[in-house]
Amino acid sequence: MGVKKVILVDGNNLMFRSYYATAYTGNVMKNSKGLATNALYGFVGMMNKIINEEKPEYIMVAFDIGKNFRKEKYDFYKEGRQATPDELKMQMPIARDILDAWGIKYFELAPYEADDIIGTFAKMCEDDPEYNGTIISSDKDLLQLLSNEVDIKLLKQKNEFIRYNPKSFKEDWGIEPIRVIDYKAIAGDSSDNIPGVKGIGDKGALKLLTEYDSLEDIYDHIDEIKGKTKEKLEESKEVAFQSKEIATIFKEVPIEATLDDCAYHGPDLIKLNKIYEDLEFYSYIKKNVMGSKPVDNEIKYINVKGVEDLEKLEDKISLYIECDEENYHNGNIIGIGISDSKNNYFINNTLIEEIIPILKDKEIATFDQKKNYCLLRKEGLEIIVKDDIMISTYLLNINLKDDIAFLMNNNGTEVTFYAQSLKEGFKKDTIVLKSRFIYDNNEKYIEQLNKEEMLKLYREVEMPLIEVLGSMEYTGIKVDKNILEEQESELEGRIKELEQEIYAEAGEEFNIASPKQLGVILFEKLNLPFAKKTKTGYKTDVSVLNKLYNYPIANKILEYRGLAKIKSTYLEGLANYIKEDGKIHTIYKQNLTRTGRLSSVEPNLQNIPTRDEEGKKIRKAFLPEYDMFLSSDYSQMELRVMAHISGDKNLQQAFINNEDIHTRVAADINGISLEEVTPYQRKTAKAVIFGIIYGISGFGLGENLEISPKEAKEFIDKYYELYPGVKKYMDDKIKEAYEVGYVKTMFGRKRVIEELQNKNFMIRQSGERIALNTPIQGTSADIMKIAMIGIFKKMKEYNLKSKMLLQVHDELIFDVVEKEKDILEKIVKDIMENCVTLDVPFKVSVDYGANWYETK
DNA sequence: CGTGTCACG
DNA sequence: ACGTACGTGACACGT
Repeated sequence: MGVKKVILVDGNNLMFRSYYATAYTGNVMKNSKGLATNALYGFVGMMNKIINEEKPEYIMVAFDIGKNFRKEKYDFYKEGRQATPDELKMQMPIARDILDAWGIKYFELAPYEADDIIGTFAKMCEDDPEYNGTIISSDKDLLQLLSNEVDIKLLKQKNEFIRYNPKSFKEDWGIEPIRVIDYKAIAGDSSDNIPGVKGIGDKGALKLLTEYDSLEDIYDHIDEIKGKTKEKLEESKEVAFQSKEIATIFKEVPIEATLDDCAYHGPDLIKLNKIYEDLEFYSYIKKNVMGSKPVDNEIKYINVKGVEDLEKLEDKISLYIECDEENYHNGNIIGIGISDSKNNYFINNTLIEEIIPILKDKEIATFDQKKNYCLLRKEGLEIIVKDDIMISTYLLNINLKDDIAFLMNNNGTEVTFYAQSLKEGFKKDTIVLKSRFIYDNNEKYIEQLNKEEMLKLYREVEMPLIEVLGSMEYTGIKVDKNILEEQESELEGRIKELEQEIYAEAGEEFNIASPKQLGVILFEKLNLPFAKKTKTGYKTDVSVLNKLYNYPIANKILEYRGLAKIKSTYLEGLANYIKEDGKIHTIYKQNLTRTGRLSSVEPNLQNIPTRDEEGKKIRKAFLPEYDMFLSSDYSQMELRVMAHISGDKNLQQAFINNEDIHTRVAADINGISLEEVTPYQRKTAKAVIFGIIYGISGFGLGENLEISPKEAKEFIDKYYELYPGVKKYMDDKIKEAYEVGYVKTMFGRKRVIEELQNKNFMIRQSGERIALNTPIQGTSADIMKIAMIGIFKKMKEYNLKSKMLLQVHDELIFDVVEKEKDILEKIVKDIMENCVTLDVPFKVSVDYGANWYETK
């Protein structure tokens, strides 16, 4: 045959799609000149994909432009649709430039839409036996163009798509492709404001079209149709035919081009990369120029051979240490970049011992001092730094990464990303460039902190915390591999047993860990009730399985899941992180969360099981190096913080009276005495309280408590009535957040909430919850950090050998030397309870154990 | 590499 | 009609 394939791309559709795919979050990607680039980024990605997957010899792209003949004729068409945002409009001409550089033909012609241009080319394919076409779009309207010569790749969410030809379309939809027009005429289309027949939707339209041929056919046989459907059809007859006219793609656009003109010969790479550079699409540049990578800016530096080369080094310097592993606990120093106002220096790892001591009295700015601390301590060295721009930029809401390359590239200094250096080798230039950047920008960040009133938080909390966390990480926690293995072999028997029992119930073997396979077994093969769909299949999570408690298979799956989780994530997972010293060294990310909490990775030691007995046993493998563990935790920390911040006197009084807060609230809500509160009432009250902290809705609480949303709402209202200060706080906080665009913690930590500016109601609502929760969660995090710094300092003063090991948000774990037990407990409890004074007291409970399981 | 699930505060 | 509580990280699956 030798048929030539033409790719017909709906350019408008791709641009809109990429724009809205990210714009709804309110955080549109921009280059350093402030130009929005998100639509283009997605568009280029998609075009790359098309070129790679379809390997087209012929390709064209269609756009909308100027007046629109449908709109001219029918006012209602696309009425009420939001005007194209300027941010998107500005990207449109650049898409054309990119296609030019790519050597891809594009077409646009008023008053036609991209659909009509595609339709015209599709018709050319039908008329010319030499060509076949493939349409690429997510617009279902285009399905009407399917023919023996033209198929379509209908884009779905993310990277998914469905390829339809007339046959597969008919199998799926039950109608001929051309009937998409009649379908639209009846069902309408809310996004284009095509009215259709009022009262008949998707399902109804398809049903009618399986019985009748077309819209015309339906009205010809209108007397055969019964009841409401007939009435609705009769009422909307005129609109239905207008809708049909609008939905029909026009295939005779007077385009003066042939299919042959769409031949694709590949891009002008120099031109294309120039555009990508302007847009700062570095990842695409790499993909297009074979074998080359972003060139780091040229930089001059002195390659230090000995101390004498550093004679002229000024007192104020910046310093960057490069490590040869992503996880610095496993890595070693490659080299150090140092800059002062005039010069840059590179110091090889062989010279570190000689050079580090002479930096003692320098005023140093760096990036990721915690990493430096750990890397240097391994060599028996240390540096004292004044500033860490990883931390300052975190507080300023401009950086959540621990690779400085993100910050640099976002600020117009092109530099290789760490992950890439890891693959391709580290270059001295790159390392020095980083120290240069730190020197050149540190002061600016400090000024900004000052302006935003976060300098105190930075100087007195975040900076001092670095050493505390570094020390905790470096010390590590001992974990007994044998205990983990023993527990694993105990579990294995039961897991195998459950596996077999589940297979027996299911009547076949399948992968229980695959939600997809499991969903099919439960809801198709066994036909169990309560099936709920996700995007890709059935939901099979706890809440669904719990509803199926009458079916043994569901209970077995629940047990299996629990055990499998313990085995893979914890027993096996943790064992992989035990180093030669018999310890696990986690990394606390200090610049990740938007609330000010820490996060723990590789491994995460902040989510070791504790709620279920079976999982909690894992904690038996965590052992002290000295004599015992001490755990100390704040009781109801966030709630106390809320009581303080909101100023609600009733809530505060309950804490001042040292009452069990959940029981108190349960008693008040139900109008009974403390003694009369049942466990269930207390549990409900607890859920309501948590819900309030999170900014809950009646629906959410209802789901959580498995009661009706209405009942849940009554609980919430009752709570607000009892604690009017809380209600007022929430209303005021939301109002304020809308006004200024951010919220702050008691200690000045600021979180900008872009969500509040979003046009999407759901996202704005989420922004409101963030505004309520962040000051509470964040203030608690601040207080914990302050306590940790205080305790660490006191322990140093007292020269204690005992060590602070872990932080789990409101809890600290210490490795305790027997004879230091009393003094340490006193220090810990005192500082945690008193480092910050609020209108309510803090209560800290402490406990001891020979392993982590035994504490608490 | 995204999705679903589940571990923690 | 929609979708539904804040903040995290890791694992297995499947494309």
